[in-house]
Amino acid sequence: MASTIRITLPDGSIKEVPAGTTVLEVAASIGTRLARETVAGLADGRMVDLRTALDHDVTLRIVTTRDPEGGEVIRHSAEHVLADAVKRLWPGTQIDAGRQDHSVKFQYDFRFPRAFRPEDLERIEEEMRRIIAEDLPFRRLEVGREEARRIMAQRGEELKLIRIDDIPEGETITLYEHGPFIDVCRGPHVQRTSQIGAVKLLEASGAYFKGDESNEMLQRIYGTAFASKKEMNAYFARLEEMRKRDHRKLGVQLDLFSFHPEAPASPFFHPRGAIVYNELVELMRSKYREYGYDEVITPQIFDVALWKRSGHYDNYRENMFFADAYDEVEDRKFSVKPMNCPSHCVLFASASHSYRDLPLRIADFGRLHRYERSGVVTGLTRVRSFSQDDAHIFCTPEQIGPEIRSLFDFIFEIYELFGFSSIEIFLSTRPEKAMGDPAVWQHAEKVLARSLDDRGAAYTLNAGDGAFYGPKIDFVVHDAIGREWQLATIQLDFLLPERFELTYVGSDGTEKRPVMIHRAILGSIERFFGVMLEHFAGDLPPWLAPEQVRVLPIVDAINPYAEKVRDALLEAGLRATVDSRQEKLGYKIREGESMKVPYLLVAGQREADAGTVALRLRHRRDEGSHPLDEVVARIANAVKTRSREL
RNA sequence: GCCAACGUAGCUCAGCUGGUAGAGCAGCUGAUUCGUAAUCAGCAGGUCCGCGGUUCGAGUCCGCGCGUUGGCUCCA
Repeated sequence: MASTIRITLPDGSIKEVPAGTTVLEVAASIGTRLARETVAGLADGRMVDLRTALDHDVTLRIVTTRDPEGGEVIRHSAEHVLADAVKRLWPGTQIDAGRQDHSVKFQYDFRFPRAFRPEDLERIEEEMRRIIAEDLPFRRLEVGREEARRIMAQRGEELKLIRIDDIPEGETITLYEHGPFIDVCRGPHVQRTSQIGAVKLLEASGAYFKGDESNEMLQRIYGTAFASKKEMNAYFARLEEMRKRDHRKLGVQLDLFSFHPEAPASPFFHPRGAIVYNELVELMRSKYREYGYDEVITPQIFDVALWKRSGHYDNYRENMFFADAYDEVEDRKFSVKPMNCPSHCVLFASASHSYRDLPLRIADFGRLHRYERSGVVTGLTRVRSFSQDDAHIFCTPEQIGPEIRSLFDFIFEIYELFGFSSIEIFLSTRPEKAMGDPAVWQHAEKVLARSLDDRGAAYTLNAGDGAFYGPKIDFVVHDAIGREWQLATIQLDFLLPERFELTYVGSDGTEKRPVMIHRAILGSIERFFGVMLEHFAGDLPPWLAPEQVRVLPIVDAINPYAEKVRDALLEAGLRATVDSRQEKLGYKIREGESMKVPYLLVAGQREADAGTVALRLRHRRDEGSHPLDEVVARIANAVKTRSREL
């Protein structure tokens, strides 16, 4: 080993230090303040503990309490303090493990005889503050597997022993210790507990050991921590902002939809919501004409025999609703459709097809019902009754590539319209519970991967996450609270054509099996509605706004003119109303603004005399008076072009 | 489905350790005719989610059910 090594710092300067120098020592050699704030290092881009001895030339960035990565180290350390606090308060408690991702939260699972209550969390939080005030140093120990087992066994940590056994052979086991607490952990951790500037426990919940439903349930505590109180306040303020744009809140505020116990997890769209919903559907319909789709309307309830044939009965039954008629015969059972694909297969099979007919693109906005377990439903994003911009493409194997590429154009065109920018793409491959020939799977997976590569689209491989009938590509966007939602999906299916014995006549006159592509772009209209509402924080672009224009007469005497203005707007195909209530202008504006109407047209005597209206754009000030026909043309144009601008 | 928390007027919420329900906004009525984010006054509005139980007495305590929310698990 060389006696000196070269450390390249972010400013490009190079420091020569003896091999074995730690990250913290490098920091100290630069400045005492830096050393004081150091919580870790980024060595060649990898997070390392500040106690790590550097043994070769590296590019090093010192991570301090001010860096985002520093926050992660602080939360990770707070996690240990949490576990320490719980063990101090309830000495018999066994610890399991913390969280992988410390970008915003930390968590710890405990084997504890009951659920933690809110008052427990308060006590624990107090205890944590006490530990932080003790300013305990963190120590890092590298140990052998047996040593780690011995320490944990001695402390009665049964769960931890299982965890140690799960650590792959050959991996270095490190322990972190502060005060009386010690835990198996990769680190990194802060220097001393006092570097945790602010800590807050968020909630408690149950969580299965190792995330497996069949294992015992442990008690989990969530919390967050920051370098300073100020940073923590900023975090909570941001959370509050996000809550305000929660689609469930906006749905009530804007009178768009509601939920009722009479039909749990199934939205009722109010007149305003129905307008938005139908605009989304109409958007897809208009594009279908461009992209060569044929829309069909299919039944809601089917003989169970259909689902047995499609395979849904065996693989998806637990998510299906069954429908029994009053005097139904014993041997004929019915079920509400959870998907459209089988009925499209029935349609395809009902006529003969030539290769010249393909690809056949069948679209269906049919209402679907899926039984989702009670604990998983939420707002519009996970419901039991919904419809999709669903379509099935029947094509020849050679047509898969072109179809997929055309779908990418379609998908990106639609997402562009909404301004969705952070889209993640996932390619999911053969799961364990799969039907069909593995060779066929492999071929399908290759076609999808190649199509993605051809387009230069970055994607993540989700090995084993495909549907049971075929591989798929999912498109995921992020909502306002940072949750991920799958919207578009493209799924290849070699099995349904098999099961329904679908055929077409090829150019050589022989019967061939078509390939089926399931695809949705908005995904479920309901989910898209919710995600989009949060995305826009309720400020829907003009074409989607349920009420596009509201005319505000200043006094009663102007009402007739205001109605004329509204009629001109209606004539132009716009959704317009008049607020003719006997209220002051400020009041009407406030209401129009809170309902997020994109255009408010103020009309007083001056405007009535001149044939103008005073335009007020959503969230902006008075734009002054303009001739009525100009304003109508402007708004009509924004709607027609589906512009996001007013 | 599992672990919790919550459920009071259309909405947002108050109601301490059990003593018979309250505010603001919305609604209705009247007055006000008003120029860019809330005019004033009055009135009305509640099986306190449902069903049981404890108690002289339950919005409040306990049990069960339903629903919602946050996690877990699941998610074709």
